[in-house]
Amino acid sequence: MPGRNSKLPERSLNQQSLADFKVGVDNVIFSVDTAQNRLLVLLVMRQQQPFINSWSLPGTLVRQGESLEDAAYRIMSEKIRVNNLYLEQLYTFGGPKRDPREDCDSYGVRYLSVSYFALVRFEEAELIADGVTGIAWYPVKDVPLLAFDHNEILTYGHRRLKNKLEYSPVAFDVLPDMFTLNDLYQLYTTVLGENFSDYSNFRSRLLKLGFLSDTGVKVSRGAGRPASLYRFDADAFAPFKNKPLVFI
Amino acid sequence: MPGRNSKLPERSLNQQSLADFKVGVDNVIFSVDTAQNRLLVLLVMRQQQPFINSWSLPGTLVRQGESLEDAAYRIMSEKIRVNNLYLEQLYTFGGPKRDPREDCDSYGVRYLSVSYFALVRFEEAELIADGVTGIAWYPVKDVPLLAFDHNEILTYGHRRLKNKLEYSPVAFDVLPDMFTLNDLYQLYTTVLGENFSDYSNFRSRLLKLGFLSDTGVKVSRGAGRPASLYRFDADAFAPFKNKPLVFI
DNA sequence: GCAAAAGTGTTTCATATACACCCATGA
DNA sequence: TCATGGGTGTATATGAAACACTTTTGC
Repeated sequence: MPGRNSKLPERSLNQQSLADFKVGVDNVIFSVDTAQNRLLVLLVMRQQQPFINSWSLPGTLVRQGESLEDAAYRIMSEKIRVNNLYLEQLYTFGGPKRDPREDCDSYGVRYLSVSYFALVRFEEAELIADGVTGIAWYPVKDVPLLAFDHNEILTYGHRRLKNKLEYSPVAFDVLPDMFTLNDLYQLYTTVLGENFSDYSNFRSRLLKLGFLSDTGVKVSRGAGRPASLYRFDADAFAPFKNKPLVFI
Repeated sequence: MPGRNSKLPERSLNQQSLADFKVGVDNVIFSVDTAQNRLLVLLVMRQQQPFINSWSLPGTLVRQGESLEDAAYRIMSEKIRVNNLYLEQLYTFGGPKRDPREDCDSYGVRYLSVSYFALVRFEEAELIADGVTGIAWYPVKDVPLLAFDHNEILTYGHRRLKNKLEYSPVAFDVLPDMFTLNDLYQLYTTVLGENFSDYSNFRSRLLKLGFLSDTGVKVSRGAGRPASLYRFDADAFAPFKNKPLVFI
């Protein structure tokens, strides 16, 4: 992780032997349960050593001919069925001794983890329970102790999620095609915390930007005035691409 | 690199064989030549196949027992002597076929590159010319075609540099202990482009933040009124840590 | 005195923040 | 008709952008 220390290790062993690696991909998969206002992360129960019977991030080892991104998508498709998702690379963790398999298992093979970060829509995500593996959404607030350095990876992913939400339109990858401004607001509040902005200001700021189009369709959810359904207009958003847009 | 496509490749070969990796670290090392207002990147001439006699980012393969960060620091210390630097992980490039060695050289060994991004002070950086290897600072504006996918890595690093400068105090890792506000301004201008801000506004914004302390010492550089030397006060900066600070 | 570089101040305009208030619906 | 959630508007403060102006030096 980023650091500002400036140790420059002195080492002049001439031609030391190279490490052999297996490369794993681990996904931090988030979703937002807007009904209960909870941010969730997907965990699986490990079925083998090491860390058998510990919760962990869903992961896999990279196969021959498979790119890192392919492996990340493969994890997704093995664990959940979704139509829309956002996925991007997070960070690569690769210190020696991060995986206990390095000690015994093999002839000095190192395990390196490239982590990816994903956001999916909770309501449409269907978990694939294969009967053997435990798999579950956990509120980020109270995840247990995880296998390997997965708690660290999760923390890092959570930070990234918050930034992404503030600076880019990921939310719309994960909302249904049509949504109310309150849906959007709920999503932001559960991820960023209660006091990130007043609803009415959030509202006017977003509408002024001009890439949310009112469909005219109204929905009524219980009591109260019916809300308009809006749609994200990708074309109208185009000029904002790569600009330091702030939704806060 | 981050993407928003949602292809979920279908693949259900049961237990395909895993890829074996060698892991390389490549550094995008920037410095700013404030005298000539140029942003520079450090390149080395490759001495072996593949891409012999092509310029490339300085890199190395990770050794046994060595962490990724260690390897990144080792590259630094092998190429330049500096007292201060900023270093952080950039991105991991790992598609198959990105390294031509994968084709012939070996039994299906893949090469993966974890890139790091560094910023050093140009004036104090002393390049280590070992007589054999070509090594040089290149203006980012006109780097040639590089080996592997290094142009892509460089582009990515450049983007990260600009963000870092806007949102965090990296500049002070790379400026001398005492500096004039103009030194700081020059640094920002060469990296972010001429029209990122008016000098006087830049000035008042930064001073108001309160983590630059005037040492009272004056320096005269040619004609004109002598400038005050300022110092970065890390303690006074502490409250801003992790806040979305903007220097723009 | 004049040019050059450093540093200060002012005016204008846009936006964030904190509200108060009106509107449409179900019970 | 009242509670509930949706939606609009306004007053104030804060900050960005542009630019005019003063100060201190070398020549």
